[in-house]
Amino acid sequence: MHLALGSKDFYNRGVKKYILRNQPKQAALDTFRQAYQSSLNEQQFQVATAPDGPALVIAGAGSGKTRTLIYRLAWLVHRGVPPESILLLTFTRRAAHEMLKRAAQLLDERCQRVSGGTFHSVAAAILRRYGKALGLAPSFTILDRSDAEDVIQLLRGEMGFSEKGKRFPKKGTLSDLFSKVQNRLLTLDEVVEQEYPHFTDQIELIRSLFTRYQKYKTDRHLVDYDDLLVDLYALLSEHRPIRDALAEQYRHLLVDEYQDTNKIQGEIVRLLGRDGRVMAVGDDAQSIYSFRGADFQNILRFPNYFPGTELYKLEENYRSMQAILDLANAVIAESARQYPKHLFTRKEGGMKPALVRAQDESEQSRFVAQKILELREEGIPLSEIAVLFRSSFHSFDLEIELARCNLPFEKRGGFKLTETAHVKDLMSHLRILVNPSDAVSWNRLLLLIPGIGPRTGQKMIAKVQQEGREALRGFARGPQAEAISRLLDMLAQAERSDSLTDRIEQAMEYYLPLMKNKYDDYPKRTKDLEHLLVIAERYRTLDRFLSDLALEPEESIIDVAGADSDKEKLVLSTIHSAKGLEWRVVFLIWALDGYFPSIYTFTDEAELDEERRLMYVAITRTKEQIYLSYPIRIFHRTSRAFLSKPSRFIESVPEEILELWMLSEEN
DNA sequence: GAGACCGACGTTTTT
DNA sequence: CGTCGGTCTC
Repeated sequence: MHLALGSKDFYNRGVKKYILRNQPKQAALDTFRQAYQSSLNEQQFQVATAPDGPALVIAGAGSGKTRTLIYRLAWLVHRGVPPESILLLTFTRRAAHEMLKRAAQLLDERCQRVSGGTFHSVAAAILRRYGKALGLAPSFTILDRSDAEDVIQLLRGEMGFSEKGKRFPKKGTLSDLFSKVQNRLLTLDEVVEQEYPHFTDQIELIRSLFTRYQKYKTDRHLVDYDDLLVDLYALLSEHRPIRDALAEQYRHLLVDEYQDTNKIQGEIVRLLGRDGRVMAVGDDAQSIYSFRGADFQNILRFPNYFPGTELYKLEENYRSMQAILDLANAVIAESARQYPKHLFTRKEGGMKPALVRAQDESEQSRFVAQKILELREEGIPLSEIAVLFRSSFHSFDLEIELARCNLPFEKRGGFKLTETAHVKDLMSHLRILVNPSDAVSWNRLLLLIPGIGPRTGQKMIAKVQQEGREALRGFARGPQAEAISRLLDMLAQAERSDSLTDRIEQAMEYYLPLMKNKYDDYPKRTKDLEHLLVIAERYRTLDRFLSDLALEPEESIIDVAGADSDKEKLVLSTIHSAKGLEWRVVFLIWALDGYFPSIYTFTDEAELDEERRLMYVAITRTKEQIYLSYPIRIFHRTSRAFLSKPSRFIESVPEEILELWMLSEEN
């Protein structure tokens, strides 16, 4: 099979190279097998040493997917593939780092040279290098979600849409809509028709806003998350020499979490991996990102994109006790999965999962906190315990209770430090140093100055765009003139410094008085900014620092938080952020029908199915014990309904699998 | 034109 | 509870 596949593409590359690369394969395989066969099961070993042709690996939860990918990397490098020519695409950058590190430990340092990252970060890197072909300056600024919404809001106002009586979509809705157009490679008409039919009568206005939004970004070298992918796609599909150069550079593609790629990412893989040297790994049962355009049909379509695809399955679960798996299987059984697989474990028995009913939210929090204290007494470290939930705010009450019990925790998911107003304020001063035409940042920092509002701000930005920032000196009058002068002096000084931390300190010195003016809780916010300085110390250049913060807002922070405290911590996490992780004990709170699944998904079959998969992901994070809890008599204001039932995904699970617990207050 | 104030309103998950 | 949009005053 391998030869038949290979022969097709090696015409392009030359016979000599092909033979050279593959000649020592049998010998390599023998030594590799000897060294590592005992570390992998047969299925995993087959995947790790699979031939170069297209491969799709359906890896069940806890089946050692990451481990297998690490051995795959090690195998390729061991076999003599230059590490630089391997591209590893993962869901988070942390996942990529982790894998390369472990592969390096396994084999040798060469594995660290493998190229890896998220689709977005890889796209950013490629675009900085080749974006010129699309008219993109290498210093382009990456807009995060709220930056993008700021621009949309600005244009929305400019166009005079805020007329009375007419309902025009809000910035968040518009941003979602535009995002779907880009991610799913659909037309605006299609998206409006499918998802926002109530705005059909405004479609012309929406379209013109979309056009203006795109132009606004292009003119100012601004790139939003979707543009990163769309532009990379354009680069690959419209610029043949660049595509050839990249395909030559990245001869082997490894794509993790393939079920959560969206249409355009699928196309990028197809274009980059046109040789067919692509291995995609994923689990259709764990697809939980369709809200941002992920299409798990991608994983089903893979064999069509890449004729001759070998299908592998990893079905042995090494993570969970049988009792946990029974629950997971019961939950997912109702779902219409496309790749049938049979997950099994050899870890017999285990504690039966518990369904805990609490009288109200407060009792739920007290139950979780107390149980965690007990578990710690029993010798289970806090780092082996996690509390998971559907939405970030679900943990608010628990966070207070944990603080009361002196239980240290780390929260993942939800609001990020880099998304807070004061951090964005400070960053905007740095961003214009890299990209002087970054109007989003200019707008942000000018409006901080007392006496400068939206109108004056816009005029000033226009001035800067035409004549450069020094032109502002003559422009500002009265009390603003002094503030502008201080701003320009600070920027000039920062420009002269070559140390990143110096630059940030200068920006802080300028910004802190403004911040104190704006926020009453400035002491807390000052701490955040100092924390940012700590993060910055790991970076050499400003562009890299800004780019990373825009692409991975939370991780850069978690790393530092994890490094500076050796204290053991409990993890509180949204289920989305818990993907790929595992703990001995898991609490799933708010397993209340109406919260999880959310009441808003009740009417949509596909969304409901995604919620179910989300529940499956939560359960399969567990190694030994899981407690699902829900409070009763919760009043849902919008729908004016009382919620008292456990999640529909677990309600009909028999008592042999899921045990009901009643709480009785002893204290 | 800036900024304070008031009433209305509401899903959530992330690169 | 916090954000959004509109209105009012300086």
